[in-house]
Amino acid sequence: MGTIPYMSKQKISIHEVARLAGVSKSTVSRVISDKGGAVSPETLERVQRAIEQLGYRKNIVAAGLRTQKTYMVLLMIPDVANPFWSEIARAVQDTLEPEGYSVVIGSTYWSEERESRYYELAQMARFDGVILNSVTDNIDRIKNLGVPAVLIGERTAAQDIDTVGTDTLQATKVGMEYLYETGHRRIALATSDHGSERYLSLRARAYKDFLHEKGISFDPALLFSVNLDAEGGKDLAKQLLSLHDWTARVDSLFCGNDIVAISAMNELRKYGIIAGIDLSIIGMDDVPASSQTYPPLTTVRKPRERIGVAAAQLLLKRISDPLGPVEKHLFPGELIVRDSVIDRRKK
Amino acid sequence: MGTIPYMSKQKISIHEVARLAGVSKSTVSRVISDKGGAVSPETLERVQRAIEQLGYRKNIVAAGLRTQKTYMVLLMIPDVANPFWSEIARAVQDTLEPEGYSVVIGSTYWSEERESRYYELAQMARFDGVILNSVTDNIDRIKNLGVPAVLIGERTAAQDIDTVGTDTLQATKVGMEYLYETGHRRIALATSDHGSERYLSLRARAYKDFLHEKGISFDPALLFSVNLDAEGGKDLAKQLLSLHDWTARVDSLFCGNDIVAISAMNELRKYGIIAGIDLSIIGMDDVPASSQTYPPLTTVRKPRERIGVAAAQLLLKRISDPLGPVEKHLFPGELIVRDSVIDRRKK
DNA sequence: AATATTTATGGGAACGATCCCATATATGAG
DNA sequence: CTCATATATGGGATCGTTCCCATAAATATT
Repeated sequence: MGTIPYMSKQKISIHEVARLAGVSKSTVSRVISDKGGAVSPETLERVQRAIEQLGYRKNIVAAGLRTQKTYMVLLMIPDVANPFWSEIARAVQDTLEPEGYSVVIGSTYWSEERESRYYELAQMARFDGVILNSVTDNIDRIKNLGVPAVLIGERTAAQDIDTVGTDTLQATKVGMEYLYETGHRRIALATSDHGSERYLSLRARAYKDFLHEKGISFDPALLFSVNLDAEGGKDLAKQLLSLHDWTARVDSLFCGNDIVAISAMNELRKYGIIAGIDLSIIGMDDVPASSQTYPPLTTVRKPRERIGVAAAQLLLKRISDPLGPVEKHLFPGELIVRDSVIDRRKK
Repeated sequence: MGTIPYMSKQKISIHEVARLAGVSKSTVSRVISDKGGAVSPETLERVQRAIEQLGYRKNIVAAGLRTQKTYMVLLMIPDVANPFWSEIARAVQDTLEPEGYSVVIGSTYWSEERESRYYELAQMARFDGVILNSVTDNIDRIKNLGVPAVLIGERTAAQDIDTVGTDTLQATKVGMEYLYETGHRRIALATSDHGSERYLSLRARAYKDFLHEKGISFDPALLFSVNLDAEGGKDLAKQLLSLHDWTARVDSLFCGNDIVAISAMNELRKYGIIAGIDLSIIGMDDVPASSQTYPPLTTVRKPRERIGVAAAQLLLKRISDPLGPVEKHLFPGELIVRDSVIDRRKK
């Protein structure tokens, strides 16, 4: 194979430019720094030509040392490879980059220890800001970072930190409402009461509230607790099938997320129960796979892009005004109608 | 809402630590810098206590100014929210972070202009290295970055740049081999001859080679050209159905990627043709959805993790030895057997 | 015991920009 | 024509580290 993979560029600084243009480095600085100062047209011209000629690039790391700005933002999320988070990452990047920021993404994999390492990094690398989804609710730690921070989630504990997230109560209600409208009255809910996903209890709450509102009596047997993964879906199918007289007791299944819904759908088919025909199933999230399943899954889409954009904008705001009032934004879920829910009104 | 979102930390530098410990900043530097120098045990102890007491964190940006290391790596990919790339991103991050590097991810969205902006950034932000998938084949530009670079892809033009990628020829062959083994002889191929996806022609080549090798005559009508997206899948289904006497002419369908395969599968079902029963379908990529379709899709998985890890390791190597020999790594695809291919030997 | 070597420490110059202040020139007011 | 003001430019300190060199003290060598 070849050699000398790339030329190790000799660095050219403001000094070389100044020398070539026959001015002082201060003048060059005035030209390249956006704030700028008074520079005569001829000098400007000369400096720009020198920059051009030498192929000079400003070293923003060095500049940042003086100005205390790094133009780097840390995005700390559970997993970049998880579509929910990668879409948020994309939205964050897309709104921050035009403002001149670069985004470092850190995946915590829901590990407290990894999260801790990123906090450490945030302090050493001196980011201009941090956008994060914290596993732990270590609000003090975030506040002590000494760096503007925006939380993604629905933390109620974090009173004095900017937050954006999904309005889970509303999103659940949207799904319930749709099932109700299409004629379902015996709605089962599959959710998790797992520790770290504490906010899911919000779903159960919204569920009960809705039933109450519609005058439907709450049947505790229809509240299934499963892990929110593919295994959980199979588990859910089994739990459902083993429920005494289930065909009479449930006409629809509201799943905590799409993964569970899809997996349950596939498992139930093995027993001849087809979603959208024999039983209605609705998911939550709208993962990319949901439009590709058979039948395509009706679900409530979480506003990923909006969350990402809002988080980024909020951070920008916070950076420019560190002492402004704290903001909290919750965005509604959006119903995506596909084919896994039966329209029982038709008859 | 509240106010004072976070305390704006007063910065403590090496100086404050030095003062408290009663030593010079040089000594403190010896303690905190990994290279270190000779420091007596008592002094070390005193300095460490001072660091602890003041909650001092080293500013790696400032340190980098002197050492010419930023511990930042740029990962330039088409789209973070695309599962193929986000998994590579994860692998890259997971191998680079333990070495102390942070990864900035840039999405080019296959746009030359955005790609160009990142090159610009790479020069200003002074990354220690760049891992990229280039839309353009602007090899000179990459070499002129003056920064170690590793390419992800199968560029043959880039002779003197480190490269890692999938062995498309082999991956295609693996899929063909499996279809052949399970008794298929009339294999159709759906691929794209689209410009930017030039490498796909490799698939057609591997396909023809394989047929030739097995003594099967090549039927040009069985080589379908479609876009590699969901629309392309529908298109493919239609093309297939309109092919004269197709049931006799094709027993299996090798799709250019999973999206096409899944979409074709769903479309064909509308006409009563079930994958895995009436027709064999095999995909390429193994996107997350593939395990959740009905039937689950048999496919050839591209070695995403291996690519990411290898790219990162190669970059590390290149950073520590800028003038070492150029390396090229192509990783094989892996057959993922699920249920969309019929075993025709059983009869 | 005198000299050579190692070990521990401090002082100051980098790194590459920005920014404050001083100075020189150009322009305007009276 | 003088004085005040605005405009253009340069010099040096600064941001927070590392690194080189000088010096002092401790230890080893002969």
